[in-house]
Amino acid sequence: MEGGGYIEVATTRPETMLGDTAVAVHPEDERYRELVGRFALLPLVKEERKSLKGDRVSRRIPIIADRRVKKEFGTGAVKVTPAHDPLDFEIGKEHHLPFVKVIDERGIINENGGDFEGLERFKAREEVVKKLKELGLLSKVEKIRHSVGKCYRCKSTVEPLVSVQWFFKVSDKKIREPSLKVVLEGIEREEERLERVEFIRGEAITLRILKEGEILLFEEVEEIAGRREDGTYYLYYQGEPREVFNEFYAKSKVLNGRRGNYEVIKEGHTLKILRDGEVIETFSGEVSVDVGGRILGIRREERPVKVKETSKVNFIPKNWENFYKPWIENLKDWCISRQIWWGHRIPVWYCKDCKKENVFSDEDFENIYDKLIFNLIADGKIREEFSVEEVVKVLNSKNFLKPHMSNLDFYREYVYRGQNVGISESNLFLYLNNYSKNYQYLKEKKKWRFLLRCKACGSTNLKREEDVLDTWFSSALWPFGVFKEDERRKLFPTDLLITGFDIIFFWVARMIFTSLYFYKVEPFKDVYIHALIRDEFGRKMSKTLGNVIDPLDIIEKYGADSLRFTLASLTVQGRDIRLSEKSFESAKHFANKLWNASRFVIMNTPKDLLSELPSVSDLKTEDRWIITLLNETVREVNESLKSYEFSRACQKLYDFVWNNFCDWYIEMVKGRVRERDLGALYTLNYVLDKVLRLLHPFMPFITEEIWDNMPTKDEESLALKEYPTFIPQEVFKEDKERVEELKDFISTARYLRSVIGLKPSQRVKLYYRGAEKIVEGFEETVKELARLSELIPTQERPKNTVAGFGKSFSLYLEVPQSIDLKALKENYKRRERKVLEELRRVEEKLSNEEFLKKAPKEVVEKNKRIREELRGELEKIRSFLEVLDAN
RNA sequence: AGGCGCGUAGCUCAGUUGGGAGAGCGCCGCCCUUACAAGGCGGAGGUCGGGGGUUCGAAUCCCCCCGUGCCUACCA
Repeated sequence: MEGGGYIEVATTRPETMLGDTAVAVHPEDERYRELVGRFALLPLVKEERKSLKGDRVSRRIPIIADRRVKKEFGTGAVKVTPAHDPLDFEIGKEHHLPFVKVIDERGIINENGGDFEGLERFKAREEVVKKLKELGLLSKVEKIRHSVGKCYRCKSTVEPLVSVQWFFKVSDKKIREPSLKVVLEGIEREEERLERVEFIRGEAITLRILKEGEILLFEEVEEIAGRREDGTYYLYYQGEPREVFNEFYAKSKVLNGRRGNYEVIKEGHTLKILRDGEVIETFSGEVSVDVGGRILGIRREERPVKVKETSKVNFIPKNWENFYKPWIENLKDWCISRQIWWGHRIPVWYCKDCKKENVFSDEDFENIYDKLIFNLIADGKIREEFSVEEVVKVLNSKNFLKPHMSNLDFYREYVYRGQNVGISESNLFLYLNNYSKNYQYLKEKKKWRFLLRCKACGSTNLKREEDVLDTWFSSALWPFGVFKEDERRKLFPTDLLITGFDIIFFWVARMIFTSLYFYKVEPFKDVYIHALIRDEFGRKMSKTLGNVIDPLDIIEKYGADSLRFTLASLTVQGRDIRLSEKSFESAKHFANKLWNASRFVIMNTPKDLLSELPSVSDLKTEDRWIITLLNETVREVNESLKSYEFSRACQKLYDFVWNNFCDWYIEMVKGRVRERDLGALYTLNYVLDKVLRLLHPFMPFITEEIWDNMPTKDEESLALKEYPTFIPQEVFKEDKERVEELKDFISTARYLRSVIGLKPSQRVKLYYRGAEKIVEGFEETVKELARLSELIPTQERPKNTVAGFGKSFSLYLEVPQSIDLKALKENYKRRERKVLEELRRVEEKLSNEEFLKKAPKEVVEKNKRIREELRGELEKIRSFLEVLDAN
């Protein structure tokens, strides 16, 4: 200490003491309170060191107080090296300490290190300790464990040191606030747009409005329909409304008898009726407008519309907002300098004479040639010294962003729109030679040099900044580089960005704030954060660990479709995927199942099926059942995809194809197929066709291959076919219920077979009671699927039979010879126990006054129904057990 | 240390406004029934991590604990 005494500090990096410019203590630390404001004399260093700014720095350094110092750590006093430690850097800035750099970029002590100059940093550490010991200034050496930043490539310890870098000032409110708002609540904006409307006159235009499955209106008209850019349709009626409006007349008092120009606009599920441009009626339901037949004419109109839109970025899953939010809230200025050899160079030139930093852009030049050449240099496409041939060659070569055009075309189209940019060797040569003072010809090299002039002193003695831009900064510039203004208006904001969570900071956030700042719109509406794929033990896949699954190996073993389907079905929002090779097995089996089912359909379908298509009336109950289930699957898959629930979509498709289409429908119609029943063949093809379309995004190859063999296919690829959507007319509730009952009946019969140990080849008689309606018309199907010799209605249990029960029926299966019924008895006892348990729970519920009072009516009713079912079942089981016991 | 998740059948996981516990694989029994043995039919298996609370009612909502994973910060 100045004036005698010592202050003791602890450090893990003794060599940095050469750059210390203060000692810090906690403001409330009693031990050091007296010392704050006094000065210490730093040992080992020269009397004068040099700060970054070039000032002289004495070895007389202040004792300062700072809250960031922890009293209980070390000695409670910490040496401050602002130039070589991140926290010290912060403290140094706050207390206006000088920054003394003692280690250079090569890791060697510089001239500030005095006697230690020229030593490598680790060697210097040893030497410093040795010297301190010699001087008696070393109190003690302790082992301490702490983490140190390492280079991810060469593993050498990272040296923290200050240097001059370029920053992008994003800590500003103008950037931070909108970036938060756009994600958390959305930002209102108003836009004026020219809406282009097409009016189409067609031969046959069908207008259909359905509400809850009921047809409100179905008309075929010959009128003018219109289609907007966004794909919504218009019907347009000029003058007096025609017959087609009779329906509306009845429903709408407003419309009644009024003349005017009527328009019908379909927007999703709503249909608007406009008179003279004003909405007078809105219908909602499944609306479809189809232009069929020949189009007789198209007229186009443009009308200005003011559109109020909300800029909103949705993270999917939503939780990631919480990841984004704190980062934006603590946004620090973004260091965009990178000291690497590739990347966009920073467009800054330093004047060697007056030291000014010059930022140039092509706007600094008036002539188009100057602008072009400047851009080529700034982009690194040509060097600062260049030949005319090089320029022309570059301008004529393919553009990176738009490979179908040359660089010159790109400049013409995207950068200097409307300007006549013609360039050739001769006119460029003429220009450089005669018309500009901005170029210097270097005779011996036969090259030109563009003379950039310092904006302060006019000197041409400039040196370009060596640093390049952070790649993420370049990425953030993407929307500003690839769109022409009219393209941008159409394509921006984009719908969806898919990326990993670790990219939220790197790119997502940065694209959001640059877009909001420069374009006032969000860059994308949805950000889907995909799952990370881990190994079967939950570890990240890494090459060093050797737990990486190579997709190419998987494709080799299981097929590309299995890989794709598996990944999709394991993708549950917000959850990482644990992937082991086993996972692919099931998808492979599914693909195989689909293949075989398709084989069955295709080999049984006559080539000319299309020419004799049946009408809906030719379809049977089971056809309408499977079509209903298909339709429900279509709805669920669409909903799932819309909300990015890929796993659910896969599950629904898997279940439908395997458990309903293959295991039940195909089995049911095999008899009809043998007889070339058109309804069955049609349904098989209809369902398979839809299934292929539905599955195509998940299993593109196999579906395309099967599609190619379908009789219904045409020249177009399956990939281009319309994706199925829910069709409300194709819901057949009664047929669905009937077949579900039938399935229950057959399953019960099968269960009885299995329980008495019948082999599939053994056909026996089945008696039934209370199932006349279920069986009616399905006798052959039941006999086939339950492997029966006869199917006989009865009122009582015949001898030598075992009984089974459904919700509304009893079955009695013939027992061919003396079979041990022990297993059966055990099964029924187990079922009795289960039913009793369930019954107990339901009865408990139903005897609870509060439940009856407060629960919704449907729930109470449902529980009553369940109770009745269970009671019935219990009764049947018990009576059957009695019979068995008697035997 | 703080934040965010996750603990459901032997294993991997679904379960979307709280209302009779599900899938795949594995396991057990029977079967080559002409789309498919990479298959068919049937079956077993779960106090939904533990405790408390809200509610007529909790796998589901709230609190605490245990286990586990990730992210961020700190480490003189």
